[in-house]
Amino acid sequence: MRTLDQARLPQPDLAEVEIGTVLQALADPVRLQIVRLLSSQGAAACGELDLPVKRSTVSHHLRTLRETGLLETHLKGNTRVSKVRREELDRRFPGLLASILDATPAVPAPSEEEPGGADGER
Amino acid sequence: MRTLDQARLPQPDLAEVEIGTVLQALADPVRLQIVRLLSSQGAAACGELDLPVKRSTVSHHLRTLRETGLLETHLKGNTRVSKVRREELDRRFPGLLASILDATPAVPAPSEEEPGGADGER
DNA sequence: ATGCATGTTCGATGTGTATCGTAGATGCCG
DNA sequence: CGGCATCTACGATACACATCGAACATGCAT
Repeated sequence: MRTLDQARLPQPDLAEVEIGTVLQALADPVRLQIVRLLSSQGAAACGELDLPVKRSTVSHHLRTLRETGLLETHLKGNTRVSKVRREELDRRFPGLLASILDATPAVPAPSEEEPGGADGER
Repeated sequence: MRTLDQARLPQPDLAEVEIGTVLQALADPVRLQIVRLLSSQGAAACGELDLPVKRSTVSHHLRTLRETGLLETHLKGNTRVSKVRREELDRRFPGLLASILDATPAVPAPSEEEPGGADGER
């Protein structure tokens, strides 16, 4: 029976998760990047994530994200495959993930000098 | 001449604000509560906010929220009236504030005991 | 002017947590 | 059956920051 298709690590019911907890989880730059990567890649193992921190730190963040309810992780042989719980999250917090992932990067900063077309503007 | 209707404290252009910065600002429980209060009350002075921290701490959080771009504050006599930059925020991060403010509180937690109404017991 | 209220600023303190290195557990492959 | 890879667990460290109290600035009323 499918009780052990692939063991899934323990994760909270999203009904019990506060929005503040989610915001706190996503407030960390590395964790936000992880969610971005997994959202575009669909799923990935810990080692496949290209991040500016050491492996043990990535593992720590993956655990945090899972315990917060943002990720689900199954065991596959010796690797843990994680992915975003997108559908459940969309039900619990409609529009939240979309608005965050769709956010455009900030524009540099106007540099408080003369705004006159020093740049390529024409 | 409305050049000085009421002096407005310096605030960033939202175009320069990263989503990560906003998430970090909203990750603090007190700041999230402030945004909630201001969103429902429309605007309020520092002292009018009912919060579980001291006045100087509230002031600190209001400054953080303003410098992050979430609030605008104008001077009115001796008081500072703050409010959420709702329209600008909705343009910069469509749906973000709505999804956060609309989030429902978490349900308690199933308490891994027998679910039968034993909780009323004494 | 004097006093009072409102807010901010500053320094100090404590706590939380992001990060790392190392060691250990587990599965795969030849 | 070794040996290697992947990943987690643990302890240590460092830094960020939430919080407070006290001192100061400012405006208003009497």
